[in-house]
Amino acid sequence: MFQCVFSSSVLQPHSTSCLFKHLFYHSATPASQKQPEPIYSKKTEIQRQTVRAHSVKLFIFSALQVARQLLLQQQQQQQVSGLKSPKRNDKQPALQVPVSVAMMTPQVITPQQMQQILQQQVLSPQQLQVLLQQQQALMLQQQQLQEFYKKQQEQLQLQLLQQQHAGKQPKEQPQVATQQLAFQQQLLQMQQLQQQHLLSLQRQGLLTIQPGQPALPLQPLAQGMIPTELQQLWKEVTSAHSAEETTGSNHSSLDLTTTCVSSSAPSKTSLIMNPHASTNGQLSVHAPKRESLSHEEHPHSHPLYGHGVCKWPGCEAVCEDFQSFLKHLNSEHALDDRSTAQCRVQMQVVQQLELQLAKDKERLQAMMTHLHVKSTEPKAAPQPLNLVSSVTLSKSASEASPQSLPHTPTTPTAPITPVTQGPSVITTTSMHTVGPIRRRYSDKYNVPISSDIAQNQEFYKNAEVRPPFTYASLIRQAILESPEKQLTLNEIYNWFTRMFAYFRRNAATWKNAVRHNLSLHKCFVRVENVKGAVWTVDEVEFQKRRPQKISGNPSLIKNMQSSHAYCTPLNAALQASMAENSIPLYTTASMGNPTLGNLASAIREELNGAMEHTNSNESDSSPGRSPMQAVHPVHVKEEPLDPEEAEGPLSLVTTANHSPDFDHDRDYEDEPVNEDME
DNA sequence: AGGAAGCTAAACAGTT
DNA sequence: AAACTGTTTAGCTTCC
Repeated sequence: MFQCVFSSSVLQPHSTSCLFKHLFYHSATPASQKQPEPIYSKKTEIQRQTVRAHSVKLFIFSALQVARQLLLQQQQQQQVSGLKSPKRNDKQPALQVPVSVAMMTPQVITPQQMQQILQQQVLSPQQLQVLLQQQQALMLQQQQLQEFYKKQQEQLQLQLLQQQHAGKQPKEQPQVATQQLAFQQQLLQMQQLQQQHLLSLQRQGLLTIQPGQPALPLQPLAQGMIPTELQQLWKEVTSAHSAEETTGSNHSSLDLTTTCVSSSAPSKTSLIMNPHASTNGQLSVHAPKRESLSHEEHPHSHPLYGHGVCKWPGCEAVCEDFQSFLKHLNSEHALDDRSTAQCRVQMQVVQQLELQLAKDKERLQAMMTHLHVKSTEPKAAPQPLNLVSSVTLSKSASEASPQSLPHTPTTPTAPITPVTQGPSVITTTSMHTVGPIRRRYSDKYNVPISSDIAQNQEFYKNAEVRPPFTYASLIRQAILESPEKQLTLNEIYNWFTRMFAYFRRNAATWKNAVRHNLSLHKCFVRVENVKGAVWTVDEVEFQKRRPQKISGNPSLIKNMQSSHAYCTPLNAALQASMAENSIPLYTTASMGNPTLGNLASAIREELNGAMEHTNSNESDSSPGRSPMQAVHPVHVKEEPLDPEEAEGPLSLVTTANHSPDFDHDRDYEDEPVNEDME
């Protein structure tokens, strides 16, 4: 594809990257300058890029102008201060200049940056040559500037010394200092110019569509960018629109279809059409498909149209109705340079998110692999957390949890735990196993259900995650939370639906279960009232229920105790990781969805429970098992442990990576949420 | 292996 | 009559 046509070089690099390294070597070599002929050729249509290349040149040129001016000024200053012009040819000036200068090392385009440019930009050989030459000139001038600055500093130090020794020349120092300050500012200015120049180059790369070129090379550019930068790019692209619009809208080179197809993944093609990936920061893999389907089924719903506003990234044009939106879409977002560029940016946004996801997946996998070193479950391939979207909702999926993770008998099932198996596993192996979830937290163990619920309130409210507590425990909690410690059945219902998104579905099922539990358990006492009847809790009866013992091993217990120490850092690390990668989906602040906190809390309570039971039972066990086999501590409560609340079984199970789409085996009647909020 | 616990489903009756 | 409330039974799974 690419071929270096350097006279002294025979190279057929397999990639632009390879080519660039080769190229850069030549450009940095004086001998390369004697080669005015095209040094880079590509079998694509080049002329169409002329306009963009021209703007690149403009940027470089302006940078050059500034550099020349700076040099001129410095020379003038030099003459004033009676200094010689720096002519010394230092090979590594940066190493010898003062730190302050070294930190401002001029940002000559690095090979990596140039590589990006080459990947994004199809420059004509002449343009490329000019660019390289200009780049070299820039480097040279910056070198001279640095050296001059160094000289000035030396001069200053000399003068200072002279002053100290002789106390003379009291007026010269301020002058030199002022000059230095100005020079530093100039350096900074130049640096900014170069950054601008680089940004421009990047943007040019974004705006350039290269037909026939695989989309893969886009990744290196996107890799280093954070979503905010990509968002910024959106704005820039949008603002650059007016300038580019004059170039016309029928460029055959901008073949979006080709580009998308060349990305080789149909899903990607659909993904780039999903504006939400960038607008809300969520990576929703299924969304585009669904949206496109819904679009077909419901002609008035469009992924790019919502709330009367065009949701085309960076547009936000108000469209009163769907028809006007369609008009707007066809007129403003037709297949032209801008739209194509925006599509590409969107594609990069998605790619970036995917990259981040993959990155964190890998990290998580490594962590879990590390923590499950001794796991006996071979197929427990750790999967990333996807709590909101993949948490189980059906009993069948919930049932899959015990099979998916090797959990000890000491670990009651908790549906809210890291997913250890992908949906495919669930669908194939667990989908058809019907049965209820066993082993939930129960307040008979004094599990701090209240603290868990309180701590993860937002999570439970927003994520359709089944709370890891028994119905009895939840009912008791609901009643105890009430001011009068009594609730009507309907109020209990309301509490369930209010507190847990999970109970906003399948009302017939869980309401029946609630009634069943109220009637079945002696701990729930029905009290006749004037208006009807209310339910109260008989704590004595509640505590009577058979306690379940933990049969952990000493090492397990020991590790569990010590695990409190690493719960916090681990959780912090995870959160930091997610924040670092700017994945709002996982950050509490952005979503109000303390997913991690929830996870962590459940886990921590498992730890608490395990510790408590261990301390009281002195259970026997065999050594050699890490708590992490069953426990995934992520979070530690900030408040000190309450012995009464610290009791409780572990729940370490994972559950539930299950999407609602798998709920086809049951016909739930989804009742609307009873919004009888208090 | 058997019992306890828990969940779901369902039938049924009484009340609103 | 329908919906709601409350009780009871049955079947199932998991854990001890």
